[in-house]
Amino acid sequence: MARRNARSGASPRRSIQLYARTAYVDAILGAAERLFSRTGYAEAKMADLAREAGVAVGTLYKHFRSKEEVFVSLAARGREEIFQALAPALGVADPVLRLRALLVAFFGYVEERGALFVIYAELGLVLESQVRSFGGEGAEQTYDKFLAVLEGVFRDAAAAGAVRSDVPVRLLAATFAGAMNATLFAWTRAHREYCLVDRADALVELFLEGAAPR
Amino acid sequence: MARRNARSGASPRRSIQLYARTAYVDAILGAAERLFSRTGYAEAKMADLAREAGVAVGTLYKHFRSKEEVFVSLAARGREEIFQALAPALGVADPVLRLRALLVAFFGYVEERGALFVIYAELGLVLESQVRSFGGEGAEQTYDKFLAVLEGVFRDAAAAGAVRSDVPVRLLAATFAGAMNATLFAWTRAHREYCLVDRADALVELFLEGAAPR
Amino acid sequence: MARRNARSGASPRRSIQLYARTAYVDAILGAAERLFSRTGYAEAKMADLAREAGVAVGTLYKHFRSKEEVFVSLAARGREEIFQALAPALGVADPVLRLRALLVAFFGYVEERGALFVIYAELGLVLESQVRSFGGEGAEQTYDKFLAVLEGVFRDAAAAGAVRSDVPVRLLAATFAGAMNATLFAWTRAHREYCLVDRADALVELFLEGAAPR
Amino acid sequence: MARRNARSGASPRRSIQLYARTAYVDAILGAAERLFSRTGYAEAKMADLAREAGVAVGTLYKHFRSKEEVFVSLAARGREEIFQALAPALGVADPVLRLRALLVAFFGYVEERGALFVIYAELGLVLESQVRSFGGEGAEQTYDKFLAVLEGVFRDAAAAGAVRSDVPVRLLAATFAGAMNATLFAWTRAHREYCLVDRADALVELFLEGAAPR
DNA sequence: CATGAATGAGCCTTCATTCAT
DNA sequence: TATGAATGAAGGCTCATTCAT
Repeated sequence: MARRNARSGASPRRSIQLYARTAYVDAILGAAERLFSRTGYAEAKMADLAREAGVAVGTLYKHFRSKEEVFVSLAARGREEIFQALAPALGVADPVLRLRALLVAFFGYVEERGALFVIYAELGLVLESQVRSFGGEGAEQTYDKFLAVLEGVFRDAAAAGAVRSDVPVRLLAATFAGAMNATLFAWTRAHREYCLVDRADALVELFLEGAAPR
Repeated sequence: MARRNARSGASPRRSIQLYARTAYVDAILGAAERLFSRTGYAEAKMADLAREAGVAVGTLYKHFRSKEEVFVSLAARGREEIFQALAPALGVADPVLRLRALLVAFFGYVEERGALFVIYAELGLVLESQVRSFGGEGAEQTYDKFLAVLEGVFRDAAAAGAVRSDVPVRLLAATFAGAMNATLFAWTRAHREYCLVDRADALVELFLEGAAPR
Repeated sequence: MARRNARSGASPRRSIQLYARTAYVDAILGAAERLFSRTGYAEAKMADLAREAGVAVGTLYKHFRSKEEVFVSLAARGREEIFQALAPALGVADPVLRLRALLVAFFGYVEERGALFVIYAELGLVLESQVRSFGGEGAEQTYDKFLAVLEGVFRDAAAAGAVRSDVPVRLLAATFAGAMNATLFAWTRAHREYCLVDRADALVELFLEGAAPR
Repeated sequence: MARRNARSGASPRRSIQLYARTAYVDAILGAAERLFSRTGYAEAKMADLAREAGVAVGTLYKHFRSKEEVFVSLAARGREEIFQALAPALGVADPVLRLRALLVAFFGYVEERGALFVIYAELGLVLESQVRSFGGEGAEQTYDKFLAVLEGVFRDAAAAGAVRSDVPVRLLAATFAGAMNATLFAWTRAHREYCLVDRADALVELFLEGAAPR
């Protein structure tokens, strides 16, 4: 495309060339995200991906070795973005507020970018069997990493006397993560009709205070 | 068929014919469960399924119209079995004990039959886009149905003063389900090395008492 | 079918047994004729044939070695029947009347039994490539044999001065056969709505007198 | 594509690209014509067709949606070619000479291109049941169209007093077509050993003058 | 370097045939 | 002997990947 007109400074081709690799990779991953969330991995064809990305099939293979690598990269990008979104919340001093901030940041990210990667990330398990082999760092790492973050928060909270110390932080973290995920899942099930971030406080409160009356 | 004929030994063919349809369907679904949990839907080939089930490819198509129908049936069977496994627990009078019984029954089922269907059931969402159309009752119905069961328990518990009534039962149910699932997930991640049922009490306790110190 | 009731003298099973082979063969060939004329050779499945014939698939193979043999036998039967139907006409003394009688007999047979075999017989050519190998006597033999009959008639007619002798009898026969077939074809095309036999006289007249005005 | 680039030799790939789509379509239809006339529709495998055409199986599907479409297109091409071959003859003023010219053109085409399409065209009937559904214009249309052409000739001839007017032109046309076809069939049966065009005059003469001595 | 037509291995599915009952 | 469930070879078609331009 844009064959004739080599000197034009603002042709789409040119701007793409300026960013080199990255622009193509981003366009392809963006297309992959849309396509995959629409049709799933197996149903997504490389030809469709090329069309969605506005490039030729060959170009896909210039930047990714295979279909699988596209989706593995997509997952990796999702992971990166999530932890980037979470970073500011990690700076909050008070552990309980930090927990809340983390939750808000997470829910906010999901609301903004689609639930795809959460499910995605958590479901390394399911995806693993479909996207054959993940290189060093698999999708499941996301969940573990996230759990580690939560464990850190709970460790601080326990030290500060904000949460019980008779329960292993691992259990606290896993349970909290599960509750988070259930909230997310319910929201997806309800077709994302309400504001997810608004649910954060109730969740934290229930988790801390328990279901039993005090 | 099934002529009474006492001298015949126990040839596989014979025993199969005795149970007729059902035996084949069971053999195939059993094989599908193993195969699918090993390789996933897309990766599972009909030829592999036939080999795993110990039948010919053609026989697969005698009992199921297509590859998709095999896995839809598999999901349906999983759903049925889960609720059958849960049924006895539902008879427990005390709501809190019932909750615990439910959890134990569920974890017990999962430990015995593999984590496949839990993930499976909860993830109707993901699978749906791969196994195109589920008949009337989709896989996601399982989760909703399970949630409804939990809601019933919490409604009774609230009436009995065993859980807070200032929190919607729906939230209680969803949160508890999420915590359950996280426990399950962690267990799967740990390669099923410990006893899942043993974790039931701690989970119920944490859920009821909350993470905050009392 | 008709399992219990071994003594009954008039059960369908019994009557079939009385005629032994022949009854089955006839039932199968009759079913094959109906099925083939409905769906064509390739589309006709052995299972369908069994159902149409009211027998089990295995029974088909008791009487015919293969699907191909069924249809080869069907063609053979058609050929036999046609020449049987033609036999009386061959007894007519006057060559021109004999020609007419032949035509009437042929058209009568076709009207009664369906156009299938005519097309069938004449089209050994096309069918040959589909029904791989005909035994000694192929379907195309029918046409040749029919042509030979016609040649005999024209030879007699030429001797009697009823047809020109400056034209080879072979040409006369082939041309007449072609004209016959065209009439047949037009009738099939018109969905067999009119009486075919009624066309016989006009055909003979046109053939003898020619298209040019006298 | 098709960059003007003088040094490149005559690689098959190159020459193909020059004619683009058409070259492939032609190569495939040509291969299909050979293959089909050798083995028939059912027996012809897509893999064989690909080999015969010198392309990959996938390429077949780039140009034709299915096996059926290949053969439907083949028939359509045959039809077009036949009427193109006939066109010049239609310009002859004298009806009888036009009839003869038509016959010569037709026989000439058949001799040159193989008998395939004649049989093909006339036998829409038989083929129809095998190649399920022809688009708007089916194979049988060819015969009807050809008949209509003949009818036109005979109408003119009747008006000019060259043929009898006491016989419907439709009968004249159908009978003549039948005679033509019989000649063709005999030629095919004789393995195309003699010159078909040479038979045209005798056929016209017999048709016009009749079989009876004058 | 981008392009996209060509490639062909591989899969789901069908159906003629067999054989234990 | 008739049965019909089981068999498995084979075919139509797809689609990830390559490579000449």
